[in-house]
Amino acid sequence: MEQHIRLALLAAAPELFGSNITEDLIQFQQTRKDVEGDLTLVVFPFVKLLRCSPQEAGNKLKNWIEANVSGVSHCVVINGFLNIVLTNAYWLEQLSQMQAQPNYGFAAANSKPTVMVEYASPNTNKPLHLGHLRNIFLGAAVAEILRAVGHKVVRTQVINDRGIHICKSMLAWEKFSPVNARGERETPANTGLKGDKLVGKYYVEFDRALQIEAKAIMAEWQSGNFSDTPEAIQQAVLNFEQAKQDKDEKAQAAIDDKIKELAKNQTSILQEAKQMLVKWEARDPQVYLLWTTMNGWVYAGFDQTYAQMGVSFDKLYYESDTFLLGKDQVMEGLKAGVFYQKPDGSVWIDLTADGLDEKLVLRSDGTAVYMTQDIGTAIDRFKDYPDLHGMVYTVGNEQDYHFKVLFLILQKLGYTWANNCFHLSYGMVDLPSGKMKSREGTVVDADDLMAEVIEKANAMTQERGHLEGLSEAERQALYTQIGIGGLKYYLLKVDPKKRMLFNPEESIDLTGNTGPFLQYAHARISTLLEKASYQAKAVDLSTALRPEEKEIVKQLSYFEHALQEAAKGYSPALLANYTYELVKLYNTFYQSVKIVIEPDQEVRQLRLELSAQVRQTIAKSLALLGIAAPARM
RNA sequence: GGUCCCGUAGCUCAGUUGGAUAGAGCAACUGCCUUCUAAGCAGUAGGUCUUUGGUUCGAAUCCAAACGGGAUCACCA
Repeated sequence: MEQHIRLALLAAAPELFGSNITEDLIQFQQTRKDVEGDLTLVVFPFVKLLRCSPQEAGNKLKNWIEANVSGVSHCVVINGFLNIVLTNAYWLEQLSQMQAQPNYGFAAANSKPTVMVEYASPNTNKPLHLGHLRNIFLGAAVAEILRAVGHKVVRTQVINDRGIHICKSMLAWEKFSPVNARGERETPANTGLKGDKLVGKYYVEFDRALQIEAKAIMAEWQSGNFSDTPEAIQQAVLNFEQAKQDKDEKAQAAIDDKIKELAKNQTSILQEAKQMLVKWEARDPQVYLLWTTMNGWVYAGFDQTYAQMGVSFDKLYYESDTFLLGKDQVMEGLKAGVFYQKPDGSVWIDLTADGLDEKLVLRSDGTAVYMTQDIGTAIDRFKDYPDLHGMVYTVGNEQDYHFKVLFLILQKLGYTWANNCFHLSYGMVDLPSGKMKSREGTVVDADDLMAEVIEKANAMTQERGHLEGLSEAERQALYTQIGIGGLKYYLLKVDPKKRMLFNPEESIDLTGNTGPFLQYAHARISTLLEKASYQAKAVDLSTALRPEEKEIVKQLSYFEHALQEAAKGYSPALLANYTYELVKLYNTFYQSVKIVIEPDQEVRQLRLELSAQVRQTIAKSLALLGIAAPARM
């Protein structure tokens, strides 16, 4: 409709304003709730052109639009705003279009280019936590939203399965895992522990052993005993100690950290871990077997967690396969003059002209850094998917700078698709007690949290739900849908780029702006339609339409716009907020009028059609957000 | 210190091409189940949109500075 009026105004500009006008003068917005109107045209831009008061200009536009635009009932001019009231027939026509197209609001599948969406990307030495939940729910929802607007989507994750941190848990397991009567060390099978939890336990175990050993070394240094310490380190420690005098507390703390670092490096256990990494890189059979075994445990654990979360992937990338990639690209870029080499052999890129710093892309010993690998992986993905058009990286905002640099490098290497790469940057999830710190044990474990919200949903549903006739299995499934749905909504309703606070009590709330609120509306409409023995019927365009009914049609008709905005902004929150508004509107309607028990058959049918459309729209939105829409609860 | 992000009600958050009297939820208080699911609805109360200046018909929104919070600036990933 906006477009319709816009074009009409553009065409009629000479007649109306005495000259042609530019499109940006025509500004539409949603009409305020408390005034009459369905669509508002801002009059101010035309005031200068017409050289008259806003009121006169408004009246001129009002008269012209009322006389010349079909679908317009009448207009009201208030304070420089032209509020356009559309005809009931127009709105009923909208409703009938929704009825006719079950996919109303969605674009044709694969009508847009292929996009790869990366999310999750965990380490294999630790279980998933709350931060991963935001990452994964966000990435998965964005993937669905992009698909809904027509993109072909490849969902992927990079599994960080190599490096010194992985060797730490392997080593700790070898050293500290108790041996049972049958001579076996701990496994998920003989302990009943989830694989990722078991491996995570030994990662923590490693750190504990490291701390103890480092403390002992520092104590020796403190007492002046450097017998086992290389000369250079001894000197460094003494220098640092010297520098500590007459400095502020912050500097002292920094120096203490440095000494601690040196001590850790001196520990035998870290040395062993490093040796293990060297062996791994040399494909030592024993180390490799241990690595594949323990990673296998972790993957089994992750699969369980992903299943509970209701997310999946189309393609997996393993860092152990990709970490060598990128070196060739760097060498080629070096030849092309994009990079330069320092005398020690390290390769750099100078981005100072772009307002950034110099950045290392290859170590002096020729090994790859994170950036090298990301360059290689990106290029590789475009080889894997020849029709790939762009990528979305769902990664926390602490890596904003990294991705800025990565995309710039890819651009400079001549890859035009670098312009279609987007870092979906999201803010940290804070706890009421402050930041999550794995060191301090304040991390909220993903499995524990999901179990907790399901338990809560269980208790609340027993208390107030409508479960008659459901089997025990169906009930359990429902608790999961409600608990996980609530958690997803809680994490998705906030603008992704904003840092957010995770309040454990609010996250399992069922009232207000929550997942269960939307699910409840869906369930209530479902049973309502069932009770009414609802049969879809095309609406008659001459049916009477009351204001409260029109409001619902209007909000339903915004679905496509909300979806488009969510896709454009990579923000499921926009879709979540739209749906919340729709449900609130419908709930008000539901409480104020009769539907099933409405005696007038024509009115009853219209209200049932509206209810059916609202239900369908809720279901679509929830599906895009990855949230289940139960038929009863 | 450089760069980037953020600052809206007691709390958590909406408010997107600048637009009308800045909106929700939670918490508090008042009503509404003998009519379709009250996980709901109606209402009361709660604001110096961090501050100052600028741009203009008009600023929570754009610009600048200050203040406050966070991230980042590794031959870590």
